[in-house]
Amino acid sequence: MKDSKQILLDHKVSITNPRILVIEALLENNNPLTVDELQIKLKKKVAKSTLYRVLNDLKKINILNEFTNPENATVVELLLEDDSHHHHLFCSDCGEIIDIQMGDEFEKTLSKEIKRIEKKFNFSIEDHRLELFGKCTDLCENCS
Amino acid sequence: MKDSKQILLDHKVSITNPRILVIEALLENNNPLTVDELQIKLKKKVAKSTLYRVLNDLKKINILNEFTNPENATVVELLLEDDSHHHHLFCSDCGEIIDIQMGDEFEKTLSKEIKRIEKKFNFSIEDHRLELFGKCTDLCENCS
DNA sequence: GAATAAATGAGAATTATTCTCATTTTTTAT
DNA sequence: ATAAAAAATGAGAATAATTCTCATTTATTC
Repeated sequence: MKDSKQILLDHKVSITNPRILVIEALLENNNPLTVDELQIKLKKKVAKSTLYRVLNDLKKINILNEFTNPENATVVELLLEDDSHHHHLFCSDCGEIIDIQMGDEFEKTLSKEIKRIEKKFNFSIEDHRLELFGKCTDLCENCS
Repeated sequence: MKDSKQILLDHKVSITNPRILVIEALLENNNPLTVDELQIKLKKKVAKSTLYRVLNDLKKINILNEFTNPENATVVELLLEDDSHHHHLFCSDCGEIIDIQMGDEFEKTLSKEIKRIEKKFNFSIEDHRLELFGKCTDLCENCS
């Protein structure tokens, strides 16, 4: 597992316990977590105000991705240099969020379309996000 | 322009002034609006609590699409039967949100990928959303 | 048109997030 | 390693977005 202290060092921000704990909680999970879930994992170890502050700190150094799940709850995940471009799959039964990679063909076709959209709307497009919604049919912990 | 009363009738819900006003405000715009923008358009005509209630009513009859902009503010748009499948383009300068249609080739390639993802994760995928982020280079009202 | 059912408005309650400020921890410079 | 300076933390207050409550108004049914 990546070293949380090193991550902070690399980004030239001070190394504090709450930051280490938040990063470790995020590293432990392969997939994104809602702020609530993160709060529960850190129960009693990091104050709520500190958690939000640390998340904002991580955003500022560009290692945190923040988005919302279909219920509009805030979801976060660490974005480390070696993470490659990925998208998200949401289960409406258990709420699980899974990182997915789309194949090259998809990303290539998307790039072409993006160029078309840029011309059509006179936009400069810098980023994109694809979200897939469905139900996991596995017997996961949360799904009955 | 579509008739707001007819829309309510078609969905068998009672026809009230606040509902008509909200639907008309949404119909007037071609593009999605944040709840704030909607609130301003309806200033003094619909109570805040009613606005939220009406939005929930419209969601219940499946004619409202709700999502968030990159600042995590809630955005809504009417989804009428004849609206075809579309995606969204966000300007980080002026906050404008534009409905976009992707070409057939894109949607076809995406379908193939979705089938692969379904197998890989044992998911049944019901819907998807693509969001493009950038800057409009037009001299729009909001962009200097 | 009267009786019933449903929706509204105003503001209170709730929830998520940010802010404040006294204290603690970390960093810097010696 | 230590003292001084700078930065971060915790606890709870403040703010903002959304939902809830309930007395009144509006819509629907018969």
